[in-house]
Amino acid sequence: MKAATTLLQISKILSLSPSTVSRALKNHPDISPVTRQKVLDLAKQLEYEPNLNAVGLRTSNTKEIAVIVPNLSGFFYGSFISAVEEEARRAGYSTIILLSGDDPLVEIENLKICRQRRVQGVLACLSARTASIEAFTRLKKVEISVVFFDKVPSDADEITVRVGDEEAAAVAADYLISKKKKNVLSLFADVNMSITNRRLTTFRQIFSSRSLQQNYFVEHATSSEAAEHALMHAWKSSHRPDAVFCMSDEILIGVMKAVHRLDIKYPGELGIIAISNGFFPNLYYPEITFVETSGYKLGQLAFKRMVLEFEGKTAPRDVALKAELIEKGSL
Amino acid sequence: MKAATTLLQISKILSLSPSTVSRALKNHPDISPVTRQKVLDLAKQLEYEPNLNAVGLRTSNTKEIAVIVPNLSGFFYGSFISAVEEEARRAGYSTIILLSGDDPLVEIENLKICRQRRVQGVLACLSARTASIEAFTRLKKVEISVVFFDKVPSDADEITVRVGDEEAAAVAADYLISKKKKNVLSLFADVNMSITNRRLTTFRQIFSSRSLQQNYFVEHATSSEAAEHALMHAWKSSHRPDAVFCMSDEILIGVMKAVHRLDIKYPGELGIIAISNGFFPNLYYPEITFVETSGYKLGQLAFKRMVLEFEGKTAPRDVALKAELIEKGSL
DNA sequence: ATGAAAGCGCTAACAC
DNA sequence: GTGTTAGCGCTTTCAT
Repeated sequence: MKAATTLLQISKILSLSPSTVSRALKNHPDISPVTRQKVLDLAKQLEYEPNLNAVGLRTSNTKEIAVIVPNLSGFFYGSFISAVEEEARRAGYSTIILLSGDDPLVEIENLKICRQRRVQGVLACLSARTASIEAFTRLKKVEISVVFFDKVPSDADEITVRVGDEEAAAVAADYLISKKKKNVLSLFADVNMSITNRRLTTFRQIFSSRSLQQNYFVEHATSSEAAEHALMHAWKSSHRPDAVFCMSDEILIGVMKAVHRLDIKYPGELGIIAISNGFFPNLYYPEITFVETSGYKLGQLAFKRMVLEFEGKTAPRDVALKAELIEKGSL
Repeated sequence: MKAATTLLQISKILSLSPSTVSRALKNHPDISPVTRQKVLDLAKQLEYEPNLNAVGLRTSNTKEIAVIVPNLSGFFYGSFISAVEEEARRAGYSTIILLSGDDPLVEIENLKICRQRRVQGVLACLSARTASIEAFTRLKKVEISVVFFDKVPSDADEITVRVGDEEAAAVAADYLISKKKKNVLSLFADVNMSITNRRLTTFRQIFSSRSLQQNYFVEHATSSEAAEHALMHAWKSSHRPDAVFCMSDEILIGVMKAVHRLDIKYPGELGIIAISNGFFPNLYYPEITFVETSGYKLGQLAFKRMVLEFEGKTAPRDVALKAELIEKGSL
């Protein structure tokens, strides 16, 4: 139970100065091969690992980034984080993960932690109930870069990386039209979220511009249960839909429960399409046709965008991941 | 774009010494209320946040822990991490997350990062291909506590926290027997995993000790697809099962696909029970009866166990989470 | 009740 | 090619 080896210890054993050891360890060209080797050997033998707290303090280069997500109870954020962690590790960064629980107060607390740790960047997905992003923007004052992802603020000044909401909604709407659906139950999430609005707006545009006789009716479901009931209600109404569009996995899950509950046959009686990360559509039989919005790809994109910011390079402030239709036969 | 406020800056502005400011900030009793208030006010105004790199360096108390998991592509680890992060934050710790991708080499690299960050503890789930835990045990030499969870080493000396596999299997078997099932298709994962063996052994014991006339037949499915086909095959055979037991979520998912594919009515034609984290059983209608092995609860347990270790308190080296039957009506 | 001083482990001018 | 030195921001004796 002793503390870890330090640079000073190595330097003393070898009768060298700390600076020489430091340089040897990072292959500085000034150091003679023979000295370098001696240092490297001893370092390995003593299991020397640099104290990143000291390095971070000295260089203000902590090589740490933080990811703030609302939760981990879906596949989207998990795959996002996987991608970030992978890319980050490759680039020598550690990833600290912070959950907001969709609580703006916890979000603020998380940002405090980011300051305290002197992380170099924050990848943030806004909580559903965040009213102001002021606490985020203030981070820039202390040289912490902020890249928003997925649930991004509408503020055009911010760096954002998100799935191509407009495109995804357009692809789905196009497909519904091409399949000649006449009466599409269109389930969207909370109307106050910008992601909902972007998807909804485009969805409406496509329908009104491309189709004259095809109908859709929009409902907002803020939970799986709400989506489940929305479909059950519509199914029993006089205006039974011939297709359902699900804006998210959460909504798809509710819809599928209703489908099984009412024993609805799809695609026969009802066509189903969703915007999804791709995991849940694969859970059902038949599998569900969906427009893919990959959390993994988004994570890669987000980290790379953040690094560009670190390097001070100019890059687009708003990046959207392109959407892809995956046909599975449910519509 | 200036650096963050430091303690020294505050001390200069108020013409106080750094030590006084430091004490005021942490409510040291020696400090006069008047001074304390002045410091607190200015700190708030300047958005002062202590530099945890400096604190960690000074006190060797980094208040950081690491969690190593194979992946985030299921709900189990996600909920485990959620619990850990919550508990950790409450206790003033940050959680850095490290993915091994089931690769022992990456695992080693992750442990190096733990050393470099001088984390105080590591919560580790072994990768499926880890042959030796030596690199883990060596961490203790530098005062880093290690608590294994879920996939734990068989070494009895290690601190482990896991779900009660034996109990979970027993509860499921008991329930199947009490429901008078005569022909139970029992689906287990890879026979080489210790988790599979613990569950299978107990399952067999319960059936042979408690029931004389009730039958079960075991099959091993190493993927969702394999489970799907196992049920389809059994269903069409001359020995059609009247119940199916799923050892894991992965297997349950495959089973449910087969159920929908063959349009099997449950619980009428087939009873279904699973050992699960609790998310997937809730996805279907009717919902699936399961024996709960909560990743969330396990996370809470693991963190608390680690804190006990930090405090040098004695506690059991091997903790198993108790299993609970959640009846949903699918059997 | 407050201050002075040392030092945690490392890096980076600047010397030689 | 190697050493000296100062200092990153903080805590913590030990004085006063």
